Amino acid sequence: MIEPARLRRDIQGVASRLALRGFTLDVARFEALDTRRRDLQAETERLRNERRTTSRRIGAAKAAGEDIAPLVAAVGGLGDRLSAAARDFDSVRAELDEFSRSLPNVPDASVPPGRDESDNLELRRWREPADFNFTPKDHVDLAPSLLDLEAAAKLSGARFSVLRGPLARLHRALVQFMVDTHVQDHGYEEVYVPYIVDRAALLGTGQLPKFEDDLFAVRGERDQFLIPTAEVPVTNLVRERILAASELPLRFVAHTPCFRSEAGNYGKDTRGMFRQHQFEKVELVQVVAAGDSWPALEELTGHAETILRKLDLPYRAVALCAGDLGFAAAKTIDLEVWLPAERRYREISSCSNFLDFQARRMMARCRSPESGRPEYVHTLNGSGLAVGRTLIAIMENYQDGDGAIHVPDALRAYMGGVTRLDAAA
RNA sequence: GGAGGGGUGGCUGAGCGGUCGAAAGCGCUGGUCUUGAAAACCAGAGGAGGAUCACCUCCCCAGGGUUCGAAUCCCUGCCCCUCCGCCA
Repeated sequence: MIEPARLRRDIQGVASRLALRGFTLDVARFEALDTRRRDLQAETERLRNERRTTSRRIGAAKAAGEDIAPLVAAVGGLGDRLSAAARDFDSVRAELDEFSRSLPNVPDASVPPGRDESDNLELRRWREPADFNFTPKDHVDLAPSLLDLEAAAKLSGARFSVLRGPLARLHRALVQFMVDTHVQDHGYEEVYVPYIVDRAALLGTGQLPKFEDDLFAVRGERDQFLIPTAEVPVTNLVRERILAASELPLRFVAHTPCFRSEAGNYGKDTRGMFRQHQFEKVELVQVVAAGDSWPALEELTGHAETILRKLDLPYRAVALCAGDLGFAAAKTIDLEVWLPAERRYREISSCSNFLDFQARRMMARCRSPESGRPEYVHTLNGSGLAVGRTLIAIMENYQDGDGAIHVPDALRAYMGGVTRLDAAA
């Protein structure tokens, strides 16, 4: 959420910053709502004050044995006027709240301008893509016996996978390797969290109220959803908390499945397991003091990059342009892995600094050691990494042209001695 | 699923429908004392929103209701605990 005082102070400035990301802020609507809000709030509070003062006087008069009838008569229509004003105030406030919660975060000044993916700014590359002396296959053609998309389609429809034998194991090995690296080398605390969350959690991280169509709702009497990312349950661990400064930074790593309806992506990445309704991800989440989030973004991105480097996968880092930025992010650095069959880099991790945007929505604060007052924390997260996509990258980059896929050295310990997968049918 | 008991400030825990944002204890912060610490003593301190920055309003799980007035009474929901049943 954008700071309400900032909206009131500089709505035009915010509007022009949001325009960079292609968002049109309805300035007139905000100003009209806020004017109404101010008037109704003043009126409501004035009436409440009057009621309180009079009621206390009645109490005092009664205790003194005086006649309270005239006083009671004096507050006559007050109740009705108050409830009318309060009702209007509540509805305007709800409208304003919905409006504010629908505004995306303001892009940081360092975010490159641009409309879409093609305007993203490449920051660095690591390892040039290898030259194959044969035509590399994509992951679908590589492992027909181990990646069974038809079986998955029979069970659940499009955009699901069934992995078999050593490929399923490689998938699991990746999870263990990633989590272990982040815990042992990078100092994260591993957490296990629910995969079903309520509306409040999704409001906190920004998936709601705007993106309900992207989620799978759970049927039943409860209003719950499958998590689209571990970001939701993990970041919400600090919701409505006032942390001690000494507790920060918090660094969590969680492995969870993620569920996305992919509504609006019907024609996109339909082949293979690149874009799925269900996939595994190892997620890094940091909660830091307000001044520390920019270095933390660099650090967290580096932690995700470490996984790619240990797996010896060619990748590049790009800064998302304003138009490509996610709803809650002030800045995002994507890591894109090289896929030889596609001959291009594809997203495998997205590392974002949300500044206090999520913290405001969640009321996640920390007590300032200087002032002793609560102030909003900053939150960050990034994939470390998307497991299914990493599996694709290994399959495609580690193929040998004879129908085999070699196991990266870093994963050997997790593969029980298996060093190559015979993936052909 | 059935039966019962609870949800009050960082924690424990009081609170006749009427200055109750709320006693007390612990913990916390500052001070006195001390070489330093502890102890003792003194003092201080909740959160949110608004504002004409003097103040005002809201918050005792949440949402309704009764009342001139609700932490306190009534209803609903949520959560926690105990027992029984079932169960990965």
